[in-house]
Amino acid sequence: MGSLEKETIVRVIASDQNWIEGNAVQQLEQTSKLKGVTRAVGMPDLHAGKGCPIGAAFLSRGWMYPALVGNDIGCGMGLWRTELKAKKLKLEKWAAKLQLEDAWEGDAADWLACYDLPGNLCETSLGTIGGGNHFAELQAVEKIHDADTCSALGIEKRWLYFLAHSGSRGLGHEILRDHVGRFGKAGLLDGSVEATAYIARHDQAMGWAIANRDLIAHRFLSALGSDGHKIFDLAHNTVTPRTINGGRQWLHRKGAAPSDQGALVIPGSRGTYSYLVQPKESQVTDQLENALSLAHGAGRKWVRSEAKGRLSAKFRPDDFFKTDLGGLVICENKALIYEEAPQAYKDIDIVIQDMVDADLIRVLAVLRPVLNYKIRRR
DNA sequence: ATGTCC
Repeated sequence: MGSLEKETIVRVIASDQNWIEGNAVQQLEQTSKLKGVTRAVGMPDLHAGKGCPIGAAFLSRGWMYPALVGNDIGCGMGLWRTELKAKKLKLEKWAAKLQLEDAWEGDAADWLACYDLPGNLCETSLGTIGGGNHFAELQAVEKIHDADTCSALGIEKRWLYFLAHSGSRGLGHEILRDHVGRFGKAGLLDGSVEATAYIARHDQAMGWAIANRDLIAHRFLSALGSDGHKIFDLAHNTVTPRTINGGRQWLHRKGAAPSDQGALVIPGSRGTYSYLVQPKESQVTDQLENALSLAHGAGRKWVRSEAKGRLSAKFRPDDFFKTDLGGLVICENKALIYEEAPQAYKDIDIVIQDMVDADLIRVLAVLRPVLNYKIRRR
């Protein structure tokens, strides 16, 4: 007693239905012990990362931790309404027109200038999706639960929607590498020159990631002779300042979507439904129980290195090019096709239900992936 | 996650 430090609050938002590996919870607890951390919250998609778990949010006072954000600073999801009609699916024809690995033919410097970013900032990667769990996807509206809110957002059954999941590519990677090279996993003292310098680069990577998702949408949709209207763009790998009980804290999100920035899509795997959800207003002011954050997806069930071994005896790569929901998958990479198989992910329905039960969200609409683009071999 | 690591 007599200490100003209060006990760190560690919480995992998950029901008994939701399997969460012990290692991920251990990582959450370990991370919560970092100096200054006041709250560590595991989302229902919590899974193990390297040191820091993915699907988690951390609040800290006095110290800020770039390593908790990871290398893909600004990674997030954007949703666009397209001009493609849901009843006129031309999946094979569209698929043949898509190639997003090559550098964009347009003027990247001009594009970056629109976001007040230097023209030579990682410009050759601008407009490319990247690897891992990143994707570009066309989605149909399967079911609308809240017609008024959906209507206000521009969500209608007649249109297809475009979902981009990508980040800051080599830029964020370089920023983390520079930080780790100088400070390792150590935090930076709030207000220090080093912290301020990191945040400046972090914010630039955030802007770059938004510019990147915008360009991905532009490239993808213009290849299909369409255009898009952006509905939202939200990052799930970030560190941002918050005023909490009159004091400043740093909110680190590592694979955690914001619950304080309006409606968002929480996607399942390429073979399952995605959910358009509205964060409940109450939880924004309600004692930060969820660290102002939500699950950013279904969460991995198997680590990448396990996926092929578990699936290759039963499935050929070709078996994955059409999903159980009738969606077309473009993934011309043998490792990735297994790593991103729906079987490698947890049940998105349980992840969503856990957040509904925790009174964090309500479901506005259910979306169905019809065309999932990962990588096209050149 | 990464114009990937030698």
